[in-house]
Amino acid sequence: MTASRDDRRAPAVAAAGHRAAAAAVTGPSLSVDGRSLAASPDVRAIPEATVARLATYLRVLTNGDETPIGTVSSDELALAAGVNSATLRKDLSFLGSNGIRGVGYDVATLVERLSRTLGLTEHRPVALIGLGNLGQALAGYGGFASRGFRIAALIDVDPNRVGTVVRGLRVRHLDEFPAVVAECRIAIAVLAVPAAAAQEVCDRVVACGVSSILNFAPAVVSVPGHVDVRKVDLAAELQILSFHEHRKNGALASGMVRA
Amino acid sequence: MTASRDDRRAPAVAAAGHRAAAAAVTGPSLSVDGRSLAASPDVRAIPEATVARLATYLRVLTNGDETPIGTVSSDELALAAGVNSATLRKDLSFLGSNGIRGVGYDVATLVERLSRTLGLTEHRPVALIGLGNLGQALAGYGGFASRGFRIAALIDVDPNRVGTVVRGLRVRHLDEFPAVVAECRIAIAVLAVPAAAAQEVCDRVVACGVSSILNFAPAVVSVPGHVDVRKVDLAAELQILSFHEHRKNGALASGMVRA
DNA sequence: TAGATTGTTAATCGATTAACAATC
DNA sequence: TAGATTGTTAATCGATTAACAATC
Repeated sequence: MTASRDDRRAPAVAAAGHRAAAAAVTGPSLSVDGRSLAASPDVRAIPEATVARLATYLRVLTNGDETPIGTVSSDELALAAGVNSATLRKDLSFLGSNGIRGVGYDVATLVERLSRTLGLTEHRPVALIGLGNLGQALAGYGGFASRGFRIAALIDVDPNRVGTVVRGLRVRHLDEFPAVVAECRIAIAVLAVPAAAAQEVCDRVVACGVSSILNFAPAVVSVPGHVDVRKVDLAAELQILSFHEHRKNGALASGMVRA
Repeated sequence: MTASRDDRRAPAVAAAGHRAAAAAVTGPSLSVDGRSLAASPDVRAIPEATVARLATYLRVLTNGDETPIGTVSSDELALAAGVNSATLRKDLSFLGSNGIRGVGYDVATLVERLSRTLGLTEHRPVALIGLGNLGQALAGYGGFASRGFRIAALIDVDPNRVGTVVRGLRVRHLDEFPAVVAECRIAIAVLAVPAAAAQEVCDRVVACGVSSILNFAPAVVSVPGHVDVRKVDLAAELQILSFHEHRKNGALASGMVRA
């Protein structure tokens, strides 16, 4: 029961990197690429829980077949997003907010504002690393392109996979990753590799300059402080549901059915 | 911008169902299946954040090739799990805890305790609904079996898929789901269907008695209060990373490189 | 104006963690 | 005993939400 430790690294606890980074960034409002400040709201002070919901609001506003015109009230949008309407209004207020009292929010403006805040004004190139079972599915997942991402590179180390073409992209070896990052301007990588390989692959990916990682491997990975890691642990999700099933059944068995 | 509403249903906000249910369950400690109370700790008061971490602790303790014998200190396990050691000790104390001061936790006892708390003492049968791109991958995902779950049924509605055999299981039609739930004793379903179908499929699944759902469809689903829904939104995960990338680059551009 | 809805305040709640007494 | 480590307390922090003044 030991784990290698390295002073340059911090365990990738959810959002730990964000907090540290957020605390380090201070000063006046930003001007990015010369864009007007009105359209580029100050992005520093947004809570982590709010950021996650912004993605939901954007999805709800753009998913529907309904034309994205007209206005929406906080009650309507909150209901559709499954959150409290006060939470929604507070979330949007972090964007500098542009609702109109008595009327609601202009949908087109809101979509633009949300997209810009989430950094989705152009499609972000993403590298997918590991083309096993799950990786192959992610390579073909249609839900990325419509929401701001382009899978720009496929990477593996298995000689049986490297060189094959998956979904129109040639699978390249991890050894080529430094070149791939430069070519495709990769900043985000999706890790779908075996748990045992996760830390090593992660190290190599970070060494190439990638600073955001979505990790599907059921393993804790350590990364330097400037790197963000988000983790999706599918079995853990089921275990959490299992816990609640267990609790429901336990309460049932002792109090309501038997005994 | 409207959403259908139903008095029997509540929006499936994360853990909303849990809180309501937890408040409803009161009374003395439980006795389940006649097992001793010492081995079946009171499971009611465990915070949601703790439950999620219990799954991580269990994975860290059982994943390694290291023999699961001996003891582990809170510092060691916390480091391996990427959490603060005080958090870990507090989490374990909710299980009635059995650490030994000056020594640590007996690994075998802890694994047993965690498994039992999460309801994983026997493999839970899970139904996988939707065998598109992602569903096929989940059907073959090796990470479920080793962590307490068995994919016991595959369901779809596409005539081209129904009747085919995937990973040794015959794909059955959603119309057969009531029978499948009874046969396989399904309590947990994984939804990997298109967003547009999510609510309807969810309704039918809940009507068959399933009370826990892991939803991969990028859609908010409404369920009755006794049903737990957890959501995995892959594109949203990337959007959250994108937000932080955007912020990092913005700060870099204005303060450190240009200007 | 009257009705509607935002943006914000303040109270509450839940989660995190440093510190340390208890105790092996 | 001395050293080590747990279990718990209490302070802090972040997130949620009811309520309502502001204002369209």
